[in-house]
Amino acid sequence: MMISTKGRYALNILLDLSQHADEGYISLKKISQRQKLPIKYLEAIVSVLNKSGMVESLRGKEGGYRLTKKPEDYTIGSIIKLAEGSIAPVSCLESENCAQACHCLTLPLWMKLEGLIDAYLESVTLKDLLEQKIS
Amino acid sequence: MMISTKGRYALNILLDLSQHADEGYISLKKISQRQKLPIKYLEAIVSVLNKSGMVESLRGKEGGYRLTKKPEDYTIGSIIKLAEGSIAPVSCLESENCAQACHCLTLPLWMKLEGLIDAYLESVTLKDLLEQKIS
DNA sequence: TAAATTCCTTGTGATATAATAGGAAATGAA
DNA sequence: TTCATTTCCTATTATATCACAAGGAATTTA
Ligand code: FES
Ligand code: FES
Repeated sequence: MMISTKGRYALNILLDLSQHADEGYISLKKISQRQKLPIKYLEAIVSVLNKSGMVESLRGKEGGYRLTKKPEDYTIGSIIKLAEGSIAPVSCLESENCAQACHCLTLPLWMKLEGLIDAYLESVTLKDLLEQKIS
Repeated sequence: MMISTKGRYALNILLDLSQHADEGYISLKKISQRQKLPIKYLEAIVSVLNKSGMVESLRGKEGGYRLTKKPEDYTIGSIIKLAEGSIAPVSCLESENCAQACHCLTLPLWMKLEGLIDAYLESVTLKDLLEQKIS
């Protein structure tokens, strides 16, 4: 599995924030209820989104999160890469731990595969998902 | 990570068998030494390849494994799917455990992504890797 | 008969996933 | 000012998967 719940829930959070962008700050409690996802887990995930500047937060009563950009300015690729850490389909492509990388018959395959995945996920935005414009 | 060592080692085994196809049955010991991979782990992986008919085996002295088809008749997709169980980039696409699948904004995205990955991996064969014909 | 090999079941440590627990700090509303 | 709400932060836990290793039975050729 390349994309775990971290990436999927991150997308769910940002989609929910997009759909309620006119309501000011949205609390995780509401997102948790609407998306039926565990709030404590969402906390950890939204923390990464917040630190990277994808969302901004307000503490306290009536607090919550909101988008910092327009939905069309978030690529799915940037979201998944942030939440998951990487979209590499094999470990050879991330932590440079594969010793025989210099003379490996399969490395070009993995590189092209990752390029393919990256190009597609970078070509789709939150807005596309909201408008269901997938093929 | 979509493709673990299971899939990568399965590829390594079949590539090694391809490169030594003229030497009759090849033992895991030799493959293990050449590819520098743990033999006991290879045993488990080759067992799946054997049961599916991708390779055939001979027990006893001078025994080992050999390909049942020509390298150009093995797609990378078929190998990875067999060794890994699936190439689905998200769990929603395999065990039908995602309750909100019927009204999910992201499901079409995952389906198209899997289609993309599958199409590419099915378009490449062992022969292509041996001849380094990747882009 | 002996050495080599596949084949089969079982176990195991490490790591990643998917959370949960508990509370400190901040904020707006009453 | 007080209080309910919410983010924020640091653990802890439970489960599953990964990546093997162990031991031995069955098979085959030299
Ligand atoms: S570089 Fe990792 S298997 Fe080739
Ligand atoms: S179907 Fe699984 S997240 Fe949408």
